[in-house]
Amino acid sequence: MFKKVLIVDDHDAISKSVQQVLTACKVKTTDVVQYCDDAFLKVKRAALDDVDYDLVITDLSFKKDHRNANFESGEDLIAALRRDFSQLPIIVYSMKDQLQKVRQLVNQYHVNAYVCKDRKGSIQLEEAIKTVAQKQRYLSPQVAQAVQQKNDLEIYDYDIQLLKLLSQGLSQDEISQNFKANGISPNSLSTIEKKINKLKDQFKANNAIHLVALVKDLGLI
Amino acid sequence: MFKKVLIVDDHDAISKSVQQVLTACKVKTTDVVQYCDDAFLKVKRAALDDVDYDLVITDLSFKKDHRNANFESGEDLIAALRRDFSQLPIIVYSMKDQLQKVRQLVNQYHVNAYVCKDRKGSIQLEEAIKTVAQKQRYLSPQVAQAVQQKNDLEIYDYDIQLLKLLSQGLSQDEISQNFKANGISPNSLSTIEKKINKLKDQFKANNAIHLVALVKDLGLI
DNA sequence: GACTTCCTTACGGGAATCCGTAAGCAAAAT
DNA sequence: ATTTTGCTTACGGATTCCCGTAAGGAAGTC
Repeated sequence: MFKKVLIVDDHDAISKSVQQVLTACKVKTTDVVQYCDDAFLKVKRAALDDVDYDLVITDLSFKKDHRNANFESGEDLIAALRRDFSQLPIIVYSMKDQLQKVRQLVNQYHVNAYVCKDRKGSIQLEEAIKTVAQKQRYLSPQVAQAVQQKNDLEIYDYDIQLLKLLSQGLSQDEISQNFKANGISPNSLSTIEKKINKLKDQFKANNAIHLVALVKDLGLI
Repeated sequence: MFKKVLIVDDHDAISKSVQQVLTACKVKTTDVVQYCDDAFLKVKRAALDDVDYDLVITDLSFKKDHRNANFESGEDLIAALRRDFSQLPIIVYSMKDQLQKVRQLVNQYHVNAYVCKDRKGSIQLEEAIKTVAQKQRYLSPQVAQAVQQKNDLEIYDYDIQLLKLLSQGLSQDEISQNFKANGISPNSLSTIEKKINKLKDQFKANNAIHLVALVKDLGLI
């Protein structure tokens, strides 16, 4: 079992409950931080002092406040941790249940578990901790399908970028210009049209407005 | 101070922390439910048995699960409570911090307090409970401006409905048809155009896609 | 080399939108 | 009664979007 765990969550009710779960799992040391920036510094400090954490449990969304944050979200923190501490196990504990989000975190950042904060959250978190302790991956049942099913709904950076610009009010022509200016290819107006069309098919959207509304609901952008 | 309080929240970590706050406030009886439907039934039952609750503290968003819910959100629950128990004090305790949401809850449903779940959540909740106990309204500082500032960004049901249909992929013509079918007026294609245009101005949106993206971010739809 | 396949790009016609102008109409103001 | 004001509605032209067709080019296959 883990010996030294860092909990990253802005709400103390949550971090307390996580601490209880960890205590039940016989974890000796649990530290809590409320900001992603603090989390990264603490992990770094611990590594320098040769008292490394052997698990990080983190939320994804953090409220902004007076402090200006370097890492604004759990995703940012995870990206930084994976860059500098690639072997450090990470458990995500979040309200979000969009499959695309889970898929990204598992495939791109190789998080070791994804637990949905809901009615069964604490129980699933305990399972996750035990599973990850045995070097295995854990996903909450409601998001498990995110990775098993080979789905054609796979979305790529290009499409995400396209959808973002679309949602920011750029016309198809402007998106084409933008892509050309930023060296993103393909970038002809015709192809932009085609891509948007394909996405509309994929998401069964009636028009571009509908498409953007749908992908926003899915949390893709 | 209150004597009998009902806590409505999906996540037990939150409800436990709320219970602790209530205990610190010398509240004797605190009941907890995880579903909006249960909350409504419990309030109703208590009223029939002449042991009414004198405060409800509720979240806004609830995860769906196997149970098919009558009330899907805290808003639904609040609407029902306000219809049948108009004098019952209600405190909203939610992650959401969109001003429009707060405004709606305060102006339309007359909730007695709105507390944002964030780093200072528990402290603010305690203040809210004490303030509401003295028959006053409490709003978290970060959303207090929601009601004080007379803002021209006021949005009406008609516009919300319009934006919703737009985001669901209906064309302007279809929206016109829809309004005619549902007896909503004005409903000519020309007016629909004008209204959308006005909204685009109001929100400084470049086009309809941008508009829908913006109002979705604001939590208006 | 000839061929298929997949992707990008160009183009054109029809549909939907954007945007300004103007007519119609009702309530309020003078 | 007339005017003003505000809103709804109709219409027309410019632009953008939508959607199909086809040409061009870079792979890989035979």
